[in-house]
Amino acid sequence: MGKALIFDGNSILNRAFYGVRPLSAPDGLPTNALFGFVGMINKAFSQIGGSPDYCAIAFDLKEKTFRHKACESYKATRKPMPEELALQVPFAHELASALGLRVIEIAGYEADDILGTLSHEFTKNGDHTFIVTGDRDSFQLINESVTVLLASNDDTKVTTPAEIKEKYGVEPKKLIDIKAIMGDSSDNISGVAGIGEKGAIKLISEYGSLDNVYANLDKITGSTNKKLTEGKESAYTSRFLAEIKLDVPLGCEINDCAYNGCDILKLRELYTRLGFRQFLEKLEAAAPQEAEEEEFLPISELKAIEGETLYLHAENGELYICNGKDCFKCEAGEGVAAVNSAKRAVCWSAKDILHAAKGAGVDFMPKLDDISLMAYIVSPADNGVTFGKTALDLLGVSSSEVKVSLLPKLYLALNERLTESLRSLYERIELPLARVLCDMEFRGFKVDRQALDSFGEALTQTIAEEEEAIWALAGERFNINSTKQLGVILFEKLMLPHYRKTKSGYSTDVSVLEKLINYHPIIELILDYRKNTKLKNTYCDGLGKQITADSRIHTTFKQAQTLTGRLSSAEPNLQNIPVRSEKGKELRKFFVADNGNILIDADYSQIELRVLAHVANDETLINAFVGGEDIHTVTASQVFGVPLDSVTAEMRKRAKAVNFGIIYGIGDYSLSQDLKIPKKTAAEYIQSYLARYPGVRDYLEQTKQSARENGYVETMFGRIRHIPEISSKNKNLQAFGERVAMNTPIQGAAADLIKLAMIRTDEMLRDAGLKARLILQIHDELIIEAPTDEAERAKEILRTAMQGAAELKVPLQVDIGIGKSWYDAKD
DNA sequence: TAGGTCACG
DNA sequence: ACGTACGTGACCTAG
Repeated sequence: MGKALIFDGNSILNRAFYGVRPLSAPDGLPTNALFGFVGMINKAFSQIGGSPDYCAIAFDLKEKTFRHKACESYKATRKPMPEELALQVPFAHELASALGLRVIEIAGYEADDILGTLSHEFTKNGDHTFIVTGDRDSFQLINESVTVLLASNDDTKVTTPAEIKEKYGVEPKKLIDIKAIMGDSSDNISGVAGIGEKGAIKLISEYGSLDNVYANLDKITGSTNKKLTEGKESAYTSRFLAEIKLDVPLGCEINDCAYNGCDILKLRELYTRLGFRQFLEKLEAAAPQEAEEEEFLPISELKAIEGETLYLHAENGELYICNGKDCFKCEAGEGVAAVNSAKRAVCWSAKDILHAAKGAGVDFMPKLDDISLMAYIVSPADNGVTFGKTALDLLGVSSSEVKVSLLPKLYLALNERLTESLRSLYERIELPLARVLCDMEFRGFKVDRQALDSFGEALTQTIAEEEEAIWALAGERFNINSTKQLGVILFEKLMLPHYRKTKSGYSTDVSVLEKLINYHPIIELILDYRKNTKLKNTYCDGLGKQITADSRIHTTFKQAQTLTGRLSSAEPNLQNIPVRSEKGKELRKFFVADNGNILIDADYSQIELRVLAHVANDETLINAFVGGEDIHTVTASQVFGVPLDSVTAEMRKRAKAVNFGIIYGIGDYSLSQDLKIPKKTAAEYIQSYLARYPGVRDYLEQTKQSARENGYVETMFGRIRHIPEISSKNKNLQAFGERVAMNTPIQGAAADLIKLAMIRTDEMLRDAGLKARLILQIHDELIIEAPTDEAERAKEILRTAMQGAAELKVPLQVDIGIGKSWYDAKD
């Protein structure tokens, strides 16, 4: 036995309108009826105990009904709907639909008749019906399997057959006959003149029905007899008007009213539009519904339909297919025929599907759409876009794993959210990039395992010696890797000054240890020990574990991970291979080209400052780049007010730090720490910079302002990042939001540029018929592995693609090197 | 699992 | 008064 929950839309809307104090949306639209309306619906959902199986809401149409046609005076005295209420009606339809209710309106019938018919159908189907309404007219529908919830603003009263019997002394059905006699002034149903509710109840409880009252008229004496005799025609007309229909042509099956949960996306939009903050909060806090278990049919039952949209997911060598209705499961190679007859294949991750196809040695022909990338473009998430977060966010469904059955709804929701500009970003950058990344991951980067291992053995030796030396100086053996134990040794046993504390104790990071270097010889050893253990653990051992049978490392590029639009690399991370220290840089000698091949390494020079020059349209900065000047020297000359040829090495170094600071959203404290200069001096540098680069100054101000107004920032390519922090009451968070607002359009545009370059490079290499391919991206750097005889052509393609990624107001400079190893290829 | 640390752009 | 630059991922310890 299922549960059906059905509403009289006009009735509860009306009840809400007169019961809820005036409210309005941000744009002034009155919303009090809608507020009460949603409240009543929510209340009813919680009141029936558990989710309903069916849900519907009936509305009256303006047109006249069969009752008006039968009786001219019916509802003739009713006043027209107030303007403020009429304005809210369209939203009530939208809200109801977003809440998961089937909206039903039928010309010529009233909502009550629809509810009557529905409840009749549900009863026949063996379900229990709950009718939610604001008036008592539908009490006549009550029986063992139909309950009326009388909605008011503070309560919803459940009415059962027993209660009707107690109150009126008759079965609910007999209320029709009672109303026939007593009439209903609000609907202008006349009844029998002179007999009111009490008299009518008495007559019907005594004689059982209107027919029986008139059959036994001779037993009724006095004035009542006279009134009944005179009012007979009116009584029967009233009975006709009062009786709710149970056989309205609904135009839909009860299965069309199956409840499938609410549309979180639409609800959020509507609540925001209407200013329903309470409901919004509830919506976000609502316990998510658990995703249903999927049932899979064998692939043989999938009927291929030419040109349809299919939904795919590949995991652990299996392919899951959904045609919008049913789900199918097969080996990755099997479903290809069905998929290839489709016009479009929608998946969570196109890169995963392409990998699965490569693994099975097949090609998927249809256009692939990638929901994770659509979600990423719509709103990059902290710690990456995941299926779980997206399903929860858009559908209110909790599911930790990818479910192919949910893809159709997600696809629909995201298509609605992709504006023209976001769609262009998706189609021109992210989607084509997925194929390029798949190929890069598949190809991998060759690593000389033997050389890596022997480097590691040397480190092990050094580490062991340093460990002994540190313990000797400390006077005891302890775990040097434990910041807690190290803190005790340094700051309690050796009594060295502690500069900073962390949440859990003393800070022992490199900036603190460097300050202590002259206090005790143990410090230098610890610093070196840390460097060496880092190299050994993370790189020698960590990378070693990731070398596959082909002697290569296949990283995974995460394309929907960062908040700025950058890629990230994981398992292993090949975007943080050491380069800054000579010893660490040695590791790059083990990243090599395959036999007969060579590596081509190209990196953008000052890509972020060039982007800044472009978007800020700063004359001085643009001229510096156009003139091919050394940008840090120019900045030094500007900030310190000296001619270019008088800039010292120290001045250039400081100017470089200022340039970085500008990109990151500068603060005087951090700059002072970085340069080890007084905070006041750092502040002067910043002041001086902003005065010399007014374009940059204005751009940074405008960007912050726009972020405050819109709640997000965007790159020159239309990529957006939401920044809720900027309107926080917490000053620190707000300041963080401002820095993010300044940095993201720059870092993000640089990310967009190199993505464009990657797509173009891949395309040009293929068009040229070369075997050379991209194998790695490190934010502003691209690496190609090419057969030696293709090196020169591949190099020119790479340069052309990178420099031509976009037309900016400044040239894009690219530095390129070639070599047998990564170490050699990077000049 | 969180925090600290450190490798990269 | 208080924390302190943007974006990542991996490894270690400690609870």
